[in-house]
Amino acid sequence: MHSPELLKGTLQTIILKLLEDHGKMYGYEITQKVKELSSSKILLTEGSLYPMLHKMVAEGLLQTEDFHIGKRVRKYYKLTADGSEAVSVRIAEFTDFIKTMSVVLKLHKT
Amino acid sequence: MHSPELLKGTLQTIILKLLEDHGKMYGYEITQKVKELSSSKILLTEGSLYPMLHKMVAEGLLQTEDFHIGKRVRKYYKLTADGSEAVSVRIAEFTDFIKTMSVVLKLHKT
DNA sequence: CTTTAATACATAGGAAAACTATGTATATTT
DNA sequence: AAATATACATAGTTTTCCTATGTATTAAAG
Repeated sequence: MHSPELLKGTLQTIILKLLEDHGKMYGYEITQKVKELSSSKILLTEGSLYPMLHKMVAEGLLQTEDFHIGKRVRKYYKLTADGSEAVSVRIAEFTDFIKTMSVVLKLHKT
Repeated sequence: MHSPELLKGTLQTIILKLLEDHGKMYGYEITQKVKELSSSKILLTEGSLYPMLHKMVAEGLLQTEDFHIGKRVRKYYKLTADGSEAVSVRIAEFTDFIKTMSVVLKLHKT
């Protein structure tokens, strides 16, 4: 990962967006999808992801469903109604933040 | 401020860029400039800014110069050679991060 | 003229987010 | 059979930024 500090505050947004696009996903699947989409620039560690998923369940943004695959339990996460609402809000916040930073840092449009 | 978490990891970049553009600035001036440039969306508190400035001095990115304005000491900050080099690196990191996030969040270009 | 607001620096203490390290266990590939 | 990939989880730490507080000067408002 380039600079991990920048990821702060965006992990929830990433998770919400992925679940909106894919319906339901399990933890390991999320780490792989993020790695794939980011060309290995964002490498979510399990130590970051699982605590965040648990937190988002506690906050009512996500709900879980357990599937038994052979002897292993796979825990799928999907958006709640609150989670669905949160997606667009978080993305709007992020794009707004980028706009503000572009002005402050005087970035020319790519 | 919209969502303070997003600011994490960008404060150093903001400070470096402002000092590159303005030569030298003092703490209070930085808070006001950031407020102005961001249309009051980024409100740096002194509790965030001063510890970060001190840290950046300790890291060798900034150096200080004291000016006596009446009875008050005003502490100006400016870039060191290392600080000057860091500016473009940090900005490149940030734009790269935006690109990555745009793919992950499937943002269309504004 | 005096009180309030703005200017200006600083630190202590705490919360949040993400990391490293570790642990457990199953499934697949070599 | 061993090594790697899959899959979940938590404890402890670091970093970053915040709130709250403190001190003090200068300018504006009443």
